[in-house]
This record gives sequence, C-alpha cells and structure tokens, in this order.
Amino acid sequence: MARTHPMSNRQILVVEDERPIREMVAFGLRRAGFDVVEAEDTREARARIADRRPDLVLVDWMLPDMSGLELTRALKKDKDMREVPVIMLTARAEEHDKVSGLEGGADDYVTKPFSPRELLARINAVLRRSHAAARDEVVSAGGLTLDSAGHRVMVGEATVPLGPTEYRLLSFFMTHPERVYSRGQLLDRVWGGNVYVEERTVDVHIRRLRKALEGFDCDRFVQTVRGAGYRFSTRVE
Amino acid sequence: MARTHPMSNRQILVVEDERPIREMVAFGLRRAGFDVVEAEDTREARARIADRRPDLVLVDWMLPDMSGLELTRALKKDKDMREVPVIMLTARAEEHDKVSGLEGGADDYVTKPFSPRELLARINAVLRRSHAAARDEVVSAGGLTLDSAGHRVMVGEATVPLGPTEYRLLSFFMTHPERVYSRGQLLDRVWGGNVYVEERTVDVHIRRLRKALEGFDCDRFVQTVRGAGYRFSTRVE
DNA sequence: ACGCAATGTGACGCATCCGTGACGGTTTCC
DNA sequence: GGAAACCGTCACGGATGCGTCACATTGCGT
Repeated sequence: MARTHPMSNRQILVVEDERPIREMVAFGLRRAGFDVVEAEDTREARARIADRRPDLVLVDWMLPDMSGLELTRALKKDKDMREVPVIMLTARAEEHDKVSGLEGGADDYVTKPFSPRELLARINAVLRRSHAAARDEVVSAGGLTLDSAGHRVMVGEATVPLGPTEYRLLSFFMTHPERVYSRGQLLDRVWGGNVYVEERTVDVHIRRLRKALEGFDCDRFVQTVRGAGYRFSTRVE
Repeated sequence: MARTHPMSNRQILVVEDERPIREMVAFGLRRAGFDVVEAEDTREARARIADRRPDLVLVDWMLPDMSGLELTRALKKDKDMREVPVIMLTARAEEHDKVSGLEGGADDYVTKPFSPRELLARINAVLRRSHAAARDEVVSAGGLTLDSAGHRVMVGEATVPLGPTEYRLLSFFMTHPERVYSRGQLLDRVWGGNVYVEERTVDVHIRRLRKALEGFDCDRFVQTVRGAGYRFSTRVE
C-alpha cells in the first residue's frame, strides 16, 4: 500500500530462463526508464518478489522448473503477493492460452514475438490500471470513482454503500474492465484462492453489488455473460 | 464448469501407425486444448484431411503403406490440401532427413524422442505462422470486431446481441474466414466433436446468427454455399 | 415449366442458467 | 453483551437459449 517507488522508477521483475531473451527485454525496459530485476526460474522469482516487491512481474510461460502459469496461480493465492500485477509472455498464440493464462491470474499476456513498443504499451496499461490503487490514485469509469485510499467508491459527492466483499468485487472489476471473468476466476482473484466457497455465492454478491449500484443507475455496468461469467463494462449493451 | 466445447478452435490430425504412441501424443494435445483427430495410415489420413479440414497435420515419417514423406508430398500437390501445414515426426536425427523432410513440403519436423513441451512449441510456431492473421486478440472483419477477452462481438461501440452458441459460431467463422465448412465440420469444431445433434440444427443457428447481424448490415457476410455448407466472407458476392 | 432437393423460417418443449429473497451463523462495532 | 452488519448457502421461479420439427421458399437439373 505504501508507495515504494517514484513514478519514474517503477520496478519490474523479468522471469525468463533464456538468458539472451531476458537480457534483451531487460535492456529495453531499462532504456524505457524502468528499474529491472531479473530471475531465471520461479524459485528465484518468488524470492525476488518477496524481497524487492516489484510493481509488475513479467513472466515467461515456459520455464524450466515450473511453468509461468503455475507461478502466476501461486502468486495470486498468496495474500501478500496477490496485488502484484502479472503479464504473461507466451510463444503460444492460441485462444486457449489466453484463456488459461488469464484463469491463472495473469492481468494480461503478450505473444512472442512482440515488438518492444507493444510490450511497453501493455506494461503501461497494466501499471496504470492495477497500480493506480497502490499509488493512492483513483480510477474512474462511467461516473464511478474508485477511491482506494479511502476504501470506497463514489458517484460525484456520494459514497456507494458497499460491504467489504462488494467493495473488493467492484474494485477488481473497475481495475479489470471490459473482460469476462468466470465465477471460478472471480473466486480466485476476489475471494482468494485458498478458500472453498460455492460458485453460486458469486451470483449473490453480484446481486448485492448491483443493488448497491442501482440507486446510482450504474448497475447496468455489471453485466452477465450467459454460460461464461460476469463482465464490468461501461459500454452499454 | 466442465465445458465440453473445444477451448481452442484448432484441430490437429495425428497420423501414426503405432497405436500407443499415437494415443499418447493425442492425449497430450487434447490436454493442451487441441481438438485431435487420429489416423493410422495415409489412406485414412487423406480421408480425414478431406472431411475434417484440420488446421495442422502431424505425421510420422515411417508409415506402413506409404511413408509420411510421400504423404506430405502428395498433400502439397493437391490444390485443396496444400495450405494445411504439416509437421513431420521422425525417429531419425540425421541432417539428411531434416532436409528431405522439408523438401517434401513439411513445415517443420520433430525428432523422436521429443518432449511434449517441444512438440507443443513447434506446433504453435507453425500454427502461428500459418494463422498469423488469426492471432491478434481482437480480430476485425468488415466492421465486426471479435473481442475474445470480453466474450463479445462489437460493431463500433455497439455489442451484437449473441447467444453462447451464436458467439462461438461467429467467433469460429471470424478466425476461419473465406473458407467453406460443411454442417458436419461446423458441428465438430463449434459444438465439439462428441455431441450428436442434427445437422439441420446448424441451419437454425446460422439463421439466428444472421438475424443478430441483420441490424448491423453484416448478415451478408454469412454466406450459404449450396450443397457444401457455409462460409464467412467479407467479400461481397 | 416442372419437380426434387436443399435451405430458410417460425414455433414449441425442454433443459439449464441465473436472479432473487430468505435464513442461520459469524463477526464487528457500540 | 447485545445489536447490527455481513457472509455463505439454499430453494424456488423466471428467463434464456438449445435442438427439433413442420412448413415455406429457393435453386437447380431436366
């Protein structure tokens, strides 16, 4: 929660076993003004995350000891590390990977081969979204304002009356808009992976969230995607 | 949420006469999200290629009736099958074979013994090359935008109201445009190979898809090819 | 022009999914 | 210590979408 790095010196952890690629990526990022930490396997990565607290983790899908996917899953289950945004680096371009990568908890993915420009764009997008909270800034969408410092969501001058879980849910949605999440994914990322609760519980909290947003005419942003999950989108259907 | 639908729309034909190996490979590929069709000789392989239209063929170098190399050569001579990428599976590691394998028209080769990871990497590399157009996160065609992360198709700022099946159907079409698919093929690839439904059901969903696209003046992209099946094409007839 | 086959179209029953209100148990805050 | 708030679960009912059928329409060959 405490701001540990100045804006111009954001720290990124690059997890990649192939040294040439890792160094090339690291070089590009340093050139772009980032502070880069490198790791070549997941064991090292976990250690660096624990002691350096990077602002973002860039992880290769294919790693020697454990796949990047599993690392991501593990991170998102750890309460201390759940907030760290993850971008998956993958050589695989199929839809399958996009889905499973995101199910594992990655905030975005970049397909190899990628241009430095594309990678930077993704990194900045994710940093802007997910770390706005950690920088005590606000995220706005469709009249809603997420004030993470104040742990509340506002519409104009009014505060939306939310319970803790509804706040976390809406907070997650607002930092991850325009994207469908299954009930299972939401349980992983909003509830935390280690607890077992019925998937239908998500429905109930969606209901409570909608009810809270109802008075502000914002409930339409929480959208049901039949057979898939839920999506937060300010674009009307 | 045990979905029966293929996660990736990619279908792979495995041609291998030794059953244990074939089944192991097929298992690994299915696990990785691919839709797998098996064949144990070149005769069967040609039949499967003709009726299933796989995205990629994985063929053993040594086959009982005709060598995989000859199958590959034959495929590349056939106008209908020339576009299908081929990966050769060979027990021989000599440089000589690599060369002749590629000369025969294979897009890549993998030397036995191989790790599943290596095989997947090769497959994805080849798929990426041959389906370069289909690998972007958002696929656009004729004003339509497929937003796979958001599980929706948009026209400008508006969302096309699609049911789950219609979404999968249109999603498949947009990633496989300009090509005719029979009702049977569509059932395989969109519905998932293991379900039995009437072929006419496809017609009904085509109808529903067209109706949904009607308001956006995009229904003309879904074209009927009498006696053959359906095709998605942004080229006007 | 005629007839057959293929495709378009509207309707219907059924299964599934999702919204919703209620309830018991636990935590939090006076 | 009590009340209020909150959470997870359940059951019920409505809504949605699916697969099939029957009938209309189109297109093709003769």
